[in-house]
Amino acid sequence: MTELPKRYDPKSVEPKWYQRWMEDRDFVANPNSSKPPFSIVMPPPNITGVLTLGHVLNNSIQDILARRARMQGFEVLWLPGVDHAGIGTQTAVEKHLRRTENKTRHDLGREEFLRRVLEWQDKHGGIIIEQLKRLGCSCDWSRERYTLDDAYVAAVQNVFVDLYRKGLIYRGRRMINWDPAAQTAVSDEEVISKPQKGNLYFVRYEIVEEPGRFLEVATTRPETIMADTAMAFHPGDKRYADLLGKHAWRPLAREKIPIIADEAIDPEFGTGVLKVTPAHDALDFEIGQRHHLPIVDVLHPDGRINCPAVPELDGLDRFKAREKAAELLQTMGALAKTEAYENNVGFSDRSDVPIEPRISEQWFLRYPKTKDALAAVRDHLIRFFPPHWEKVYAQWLENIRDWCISRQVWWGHRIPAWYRKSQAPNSNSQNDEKIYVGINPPADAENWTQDSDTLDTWFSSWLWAYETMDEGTRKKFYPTSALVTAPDIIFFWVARMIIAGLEFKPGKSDRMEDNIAFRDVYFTGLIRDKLGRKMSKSLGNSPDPLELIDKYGADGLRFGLMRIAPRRQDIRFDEKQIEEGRNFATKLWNVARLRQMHGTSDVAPKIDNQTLSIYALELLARLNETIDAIEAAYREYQFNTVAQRIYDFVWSDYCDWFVEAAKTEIFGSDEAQKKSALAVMDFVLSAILRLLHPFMPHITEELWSLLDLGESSIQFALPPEKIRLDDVLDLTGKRQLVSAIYQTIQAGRNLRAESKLSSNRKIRFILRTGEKLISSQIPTLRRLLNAEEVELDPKYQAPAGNPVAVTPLGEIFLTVAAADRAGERQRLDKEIARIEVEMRAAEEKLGNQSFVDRAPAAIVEEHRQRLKGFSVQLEKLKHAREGLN
RNA sequence: GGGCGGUUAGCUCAGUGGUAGAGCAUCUCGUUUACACCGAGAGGGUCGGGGGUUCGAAACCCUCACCGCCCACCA
Repeated sequence: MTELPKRYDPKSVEPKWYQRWMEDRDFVANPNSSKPPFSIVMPPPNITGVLTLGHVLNNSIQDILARRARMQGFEVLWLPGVDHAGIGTQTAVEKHLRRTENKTRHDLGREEFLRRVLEWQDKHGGIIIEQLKRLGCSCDWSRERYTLDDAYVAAVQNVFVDLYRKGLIYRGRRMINWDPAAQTAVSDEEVISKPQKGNLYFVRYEIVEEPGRFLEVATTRPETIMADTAMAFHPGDKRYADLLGKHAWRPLAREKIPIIADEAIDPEFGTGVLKVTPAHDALDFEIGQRHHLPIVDVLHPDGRINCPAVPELDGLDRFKAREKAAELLQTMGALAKTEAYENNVGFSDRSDVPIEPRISEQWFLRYPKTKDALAAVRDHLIRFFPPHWEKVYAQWLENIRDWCISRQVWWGHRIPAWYRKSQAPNSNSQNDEKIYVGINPPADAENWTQDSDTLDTWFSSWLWAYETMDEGTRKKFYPTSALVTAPDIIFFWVARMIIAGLEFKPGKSDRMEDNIAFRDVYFTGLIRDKLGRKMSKSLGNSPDPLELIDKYGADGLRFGLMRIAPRRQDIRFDEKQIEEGRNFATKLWNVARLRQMHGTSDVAPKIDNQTLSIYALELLARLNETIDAIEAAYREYQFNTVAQRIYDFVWSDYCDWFVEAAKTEIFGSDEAQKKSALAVMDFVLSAILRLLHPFMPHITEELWSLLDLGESSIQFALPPEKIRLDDVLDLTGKRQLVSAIYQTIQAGRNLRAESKLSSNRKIRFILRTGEKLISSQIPTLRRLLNAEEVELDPKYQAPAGNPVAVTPLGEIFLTVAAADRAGERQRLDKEIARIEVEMRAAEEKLGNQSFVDRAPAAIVEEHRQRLKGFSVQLEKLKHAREGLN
């Protein structure tokens, strides 16, 4: 046995153990094991990302599940990996290029640019993996995967080709969300609507057939007027009925446009007239389709106006052009008025610029298996924690629309489609003979051009649950046991992964439960700062987890975070909570030191129920309760409850009460008693370490090893089981006695403090009680009260002014010359008043016949007992009070 | 517009029908042979408002207010 250093030093202990675990290959999963499987796939962080608190929360939870399962005897696979993050990584490299070389990716060309991305990836990639190791994550690193691994790329392409052949992937010219900053299409899920302050412009369009008469329209986007190809009102709108079939003069790029009627127009909004701009608005596009309107596109891909017919606007940025267009309209007298207006505008999740609805030829996916995906969750083949996310999931699936999967980005999975060279890649034609889709290039490759686009990153991530595994691994570990992720990617990833599992899992069976990607999904909360703001780089309010690990240790960080791990949406982060985690580690360390100072621990301490002290029985009973509570909390993924229960048990039940009480025996001269107390300390400490190991892997392993509590690593020690106490004679009575003793101690300490006696002053207490069993407990009472003496005197006649408190054992007196009779009088009056209030409440309750008749008997009886107790206490206190007069 | 969460001590949050809790913060005392990253004690709450159900509501129902999130083609 090595002696424990005075202070726990996570900086040396944590890396030491992590290295050992890696060397021993403790995290490596064996698909041929006979143990039952437990598996988790890690949500892959971006390859060039750095660790955030969100990752810490997520991965700590996964590690807890993995480590607990290992202890329970499961063969555990926790499969880690990283994501190539198409748009994100490309944007970062482009930014870097612009800053350092003032070049765009087009200046370099595709090949050279991709080389630069690889360079960037080599430099910044994999940092996050090292950071996860510092957190203590027990992933099988030998299986680390990347969404651009050769095999993974092939799998993505296979799926694309397969879906194309099934007719579920198609190419089409449709309205999509265009990100003018990243210059790519994005999916509906990547558009975030935000309220935006702007203006509502009321523009007058002159009627061609009735010069001098105007049609007024309210618009937020006057810069798109040149793309208007009709004016529209609701068919039932009498105000404009006579204009149907006539024409209006478009004020910018002057042209005649038809006036039409369409159900989609809201007569209540603005003037009830809509300017129809099919090229730049989704609703207008639909109206245009219904009325066969031409489509006029007046925007460049980067968001500048493309309209030589109006030179004042041509080439201007869309927001500049908006102001300029309003000016132009003003000058020509076409602007009736301008109102300040706030509306919702779609922003790109990636670039944070307003999305431009745009017609574009893209690849789309019609989702397969949506009904099955819905059923899998509804019927709880897949369970969500907390369950209210089921509804969010269902709503998305019920309203699902085709997924735009092509991105005008170079970094990613290139679309395995080729176009015959005579065929312009972006033409309208959908003649299949001119498109070739396949894993390999067409035989006469020189006559074909490959599609220049790549696939949405999520189109590769949605295969993550099984394409990261080879066949043998899949056989053992798929479906995965649990998925831990943040709710903001429930659509991006979770839902799509469920669909992918149902549709393509290799070796799919007829039973849906074999194909689902995972059985349980635990959604974590979002970590916010103290003020409730989202953590963000721009706000600079996101603490660096590595700094927190340096300051508090990985275990401290993990435990602190898990204690506040939410069951609802948000967590407010406060470094104080991490500090508490660190303090808890220190507390644990110190109680272990205390134990170690009294000799070697026993690997299998013998607990003899018949000779245990009453304090030990109480502790063991509470350990049993704690184990039950923890089991129940794990079943519901309530990590905060697990952490809190362990915390309370260790700090309060074990350290503050049991260990302090047991010191009587530990420091005593009775060897048998001493041995018994130490055995209980060992037994419970061993249980504590095992309960805590999933949360605090390093310190528990260190103590396990230093105290020689087990033969091998704590990682594979069985979780503690409840100890049988049913053969203990009158356990309930003994526990009641302990409770009475503890209450008496608290009353005595209170007496001391209220009497303004300093904590360290040795004083005498007198206990007036009829309780026979108490005499043997006097040394313990003395220790816990820090008393010179605790005297037992069943017939004690208290002198006037003697401070007294009523306890379940009787009364406890402080034998000090009553320096302050007035203060004592005041104290007693307060106490008497309090009890009188409670007594009246109890009396009232019992006087209520309905209560007595209808409440459960046990509760009524409890009230009776309380009332009885109060009257006894009151009598004694009043007696004491009289002595002070 | 629809949906989902939330509102409990100064702060962060537990608590789903039976005497309102924890940690932090505050105040008092303390170098009591594990721990000042500690120990002991104390103060502090008409559980967002209003109605209802019930013998009994922080909890269940209705309603209102405010905060947050998600979804939605009112230009």
